Amino acid sequence: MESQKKKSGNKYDSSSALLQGVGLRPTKQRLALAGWLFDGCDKHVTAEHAYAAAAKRRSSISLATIYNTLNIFTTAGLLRQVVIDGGHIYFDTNTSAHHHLFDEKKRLLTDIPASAVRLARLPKLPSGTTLSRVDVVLRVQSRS
Amino acid sequence: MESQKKKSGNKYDSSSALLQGVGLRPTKQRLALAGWLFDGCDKHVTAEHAYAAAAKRRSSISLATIYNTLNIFTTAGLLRQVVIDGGHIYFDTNTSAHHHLFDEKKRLLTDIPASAVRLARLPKLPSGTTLSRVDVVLRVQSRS
DNA sequence: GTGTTTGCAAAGTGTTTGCAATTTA
DNA sequence: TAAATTGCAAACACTTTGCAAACAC
Repeated sequence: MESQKKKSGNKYDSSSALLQGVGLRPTKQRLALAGWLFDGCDKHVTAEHAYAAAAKRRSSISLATIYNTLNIFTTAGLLRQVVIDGGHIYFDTNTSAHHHLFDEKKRLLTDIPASAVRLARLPKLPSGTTLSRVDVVLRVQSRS
Repeated sequence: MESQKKKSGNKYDSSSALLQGVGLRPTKQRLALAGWLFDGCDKHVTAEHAYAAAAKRRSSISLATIYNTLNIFTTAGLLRQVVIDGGHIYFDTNTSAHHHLFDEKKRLLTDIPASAVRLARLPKLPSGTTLSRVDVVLRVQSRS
């Protein structure tokens, strides 16, 4: 069994291309994380989630590297940070404009497409400022 | 019916009444904090802000008590927590429905009246959940 | 080879907690 | 007096950082 097929479009190749596309070296740890994060399903992950996922996939990555990598991916524009509560930083694999729904009981964060919310009126901004973005968070309580 | 018997209505008295109204003992530390927090101007404070403000007003309160008290006030409904970034918990003296504007450069949080934002459409919620609230945060960048 | 990345442990930040002393009702 | 509150320091959870070894180009 000599080699990985060089079939184009497999996850390994596309992660590698993704990383190189933003100027990051495709190291083993980054490829493992990217392969999991960018598998086509939008995710909201904390460092602990990513750490656990890496461990489960038998590619153990130190927690420090997880943090570093998530931050590097964010700076590179591959992830976006979502602040929901004080305790954790969530990283969202969906970097396009959209909103969030947060289940306060289950602590579960899900996406809301931008089109599902219409902001019909916004206040004028203080002078000297430009709008960076508008975050809408629907907080829900799930009945137990 | 009882009417306002004392016209004095000074800050100390009203803070005391405020605390007793929600079943909290009006201790020196709580009165000092409440007198500053509920002076009529809406505020967004962190524990450090409150600590510094207390020190400046010569009523030194330990940081642990500041944290405890802010949390107790929040539970009592006198304050509301606002999550803006991972690093700090902001407590808002305005507990009625409204939104926020956050200057990412100055790290300054200000209120937006609920009426200044119109949410013309919201998605339907997952079944088994009820809307607890909708938070809208306008993030702005101030030019330097 | 040379510069980058990793991983460990240590440090840092913001918040909470255990508990004796103090204060309130 | 009994119960609640305070303040210190220690504990805490999460995140970042310093640096030697490992790795990518």
